[in-house]
Amino acid sequence: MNKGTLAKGYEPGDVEERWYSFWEENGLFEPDPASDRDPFCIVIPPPNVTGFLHMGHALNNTLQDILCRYKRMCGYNVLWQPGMDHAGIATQNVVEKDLASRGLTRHEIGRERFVELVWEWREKYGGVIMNQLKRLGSCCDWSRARFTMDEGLSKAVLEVFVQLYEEGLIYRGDYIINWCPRCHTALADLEVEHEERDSFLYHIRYPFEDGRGGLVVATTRPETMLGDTAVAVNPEDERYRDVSGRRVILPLLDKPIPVIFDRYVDMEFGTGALKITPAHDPNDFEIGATHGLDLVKVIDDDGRMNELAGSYKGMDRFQCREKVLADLEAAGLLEKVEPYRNSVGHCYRCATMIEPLLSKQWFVRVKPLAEKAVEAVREGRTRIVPSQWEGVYYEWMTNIRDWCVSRQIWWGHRIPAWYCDDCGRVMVAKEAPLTCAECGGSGLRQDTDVLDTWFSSALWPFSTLGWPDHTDYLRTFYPTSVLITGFDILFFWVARMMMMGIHFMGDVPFRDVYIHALVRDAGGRKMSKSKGNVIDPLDIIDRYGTDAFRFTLAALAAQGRDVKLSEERIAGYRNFVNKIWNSARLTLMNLDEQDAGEAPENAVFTLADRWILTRLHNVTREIQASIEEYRFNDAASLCYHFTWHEFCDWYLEMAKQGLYSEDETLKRSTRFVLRKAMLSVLRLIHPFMPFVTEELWHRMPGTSGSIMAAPFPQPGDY
RNA sequence: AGGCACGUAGCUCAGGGGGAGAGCGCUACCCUGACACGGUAGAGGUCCUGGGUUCAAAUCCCAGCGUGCCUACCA
Repeated sequence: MNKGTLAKGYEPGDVEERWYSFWEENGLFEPDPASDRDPFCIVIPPPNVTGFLHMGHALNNTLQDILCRYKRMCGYNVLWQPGMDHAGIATQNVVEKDLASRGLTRHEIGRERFVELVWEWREKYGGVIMNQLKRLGSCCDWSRARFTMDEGLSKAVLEVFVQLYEEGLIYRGDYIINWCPRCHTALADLEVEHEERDSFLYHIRYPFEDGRGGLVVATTRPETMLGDTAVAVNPEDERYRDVSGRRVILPLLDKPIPVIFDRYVDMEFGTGALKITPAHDPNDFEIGATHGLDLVKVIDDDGRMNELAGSYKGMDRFQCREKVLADLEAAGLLEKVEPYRNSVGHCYRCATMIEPLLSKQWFVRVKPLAEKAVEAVREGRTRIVPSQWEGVYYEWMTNIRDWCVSRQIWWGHRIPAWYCDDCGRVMVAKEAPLTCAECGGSGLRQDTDVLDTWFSSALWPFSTLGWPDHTDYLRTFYPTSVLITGFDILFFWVARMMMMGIHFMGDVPFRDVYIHALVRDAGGRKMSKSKGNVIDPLDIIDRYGTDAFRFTLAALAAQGRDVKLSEERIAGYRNFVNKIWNSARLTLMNLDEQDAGEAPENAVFTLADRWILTRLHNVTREIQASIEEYRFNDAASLCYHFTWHEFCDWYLEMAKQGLYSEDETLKRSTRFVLRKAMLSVLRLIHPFMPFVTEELWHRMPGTSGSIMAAPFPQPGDY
């Protein structure tokens, strides 16, 4: 490497590419599993295979990279475990869209061919985001990259599913679930996004069977009345004293249904009479269950009315609503229509309105798992930073409901359950049984559903390290040191990793969880692919360089605050990168190879020399403390202020006296301190700006090897 | 319906019981042998409103107003 004068300004382009290859080729990202140094491990939040690097990834991975580089320089045996998520529904949707552009549907080509196509898609585009992470400078051990659909990780999924089933923590049953008529699958409660909308509350009269008056119910979804099997009132309600044992006629279908009493009914709301649709509403389902009501499912999987809906059969649910209202109006049974605001659930993948409906699904009984996960945080075995998120975590975990894990899609881990054609017996096993365990029949069919994509993600901290095998990596790096993630997946992912990690490994998956804010768009909305409001980080990197971009993210990453990125800010830190470059330029113009050794004999240190070393001592301590406490913005601003306004503005200016002096001893002494300080600055800043510091490190006299392998400065160095 | 944040310079945002800050923008002067992606010197804020605690509050507490987000089975 040339040690010599530098160009006048820093040009990131080729420098970044050159050093990234250098690091990778020299295995600098790989830990030594046999090392006796303290381990430090982070598992990456696996990006979706279909993903492209967005600001959220950029922030998340920059923070992880800062920690990994810092810890490695501090002497830890560092593993940053990378990989990708198969992202069930999201990926299936992408590939389906691609098919649609060729005029095909997945049903036309069949399950087997479709899954093949998804794998082909993965081969073609799956590497994209990994290469984008490399441009960010991420020091992941790419030789260990994992994918949730890998053989090993799939084995872990089977192991977990079967064990949970055997422990009675997984069961199958008929419940009201959230159904997306477009994705054609069940969704977990978490996968439903609620949005407040202007709507209407319709008051509908249900006449008594005996012809004496009627009850008026209020509903926002009149089409579901076709599935009503009762009307409920509160037993305390004075107005409905005399309804006991009577029946009302369900309008439009002319079907008598009972009036029942249930304390669930709120007397204050509407008329105090509630229509009960057990097959299409979760509350009604429970009321129906306690009263032994019939379940009448009138909406099918496509969101259309079925044969039980009488003359409405074949209409889609929205059409049906209009028709039902018109018919009620005509019959004089629509008493009142009032404007009403309520929140309506939508699919988190395609924004289609969710239809709650009765369906047979697989569930994880999470209560017992959640209790231990709560305990772990309460006891401090896992620390959540910033601590404000602890409350949110407890709240969610203590009110948690069973997790619906089956999805009616094709891309994912197939549920390891088989059904006997002859006797109907269900068998759950790691391998396909040949014959029925009950009747010996050989007509066995595997469940056609796959698992929720978050099921495999929940195992990520140990499945990527080799579990269920007892590997060296698992022994060395579990529990991992820290998980860095956005709060948007606190429940989806973090909570579930806690539950699974504790249950299957007997210990928490990570010591610390650092929750960072989200990078939002101008309107404060989440940036997401589906909303199309994403600003491309790669474009920023092309124009300003990775170091400036990373430094900006770190500087803005105040705990618990959203990051609103402005381009002016990035330009400002680009200037800072250039400032560092030029401070090194000045340094190099005044040093030669002779300055690489020990302090000169009879060295004279000026006040400026002693001052800058004292300042370095303090700043080093403060930067270390900031990084250790995940105060990335503080660390970044310490680097910025110290380097620019103390090292450059004052020290370099004052050092010029010594550098240009006729006094050889003074000159050599100054050069010695200047070099020492410069090398410290580079190492302090390296975790934030890996590329420019690596380039400059190699240019300085007396350095060898990568700055990544150089020790991080310690307060005692000065 | 609950919960959590936030309201600081023209803009975007840090900070946080006693000195009001950064980036960009703005004014004036400097291409001084590292850097004009620079230097020096400046202008600019009742730190949302009203109470309270304190020797002292922008900073802590309460209320209000405004904004954003998260969770939620009231039709």
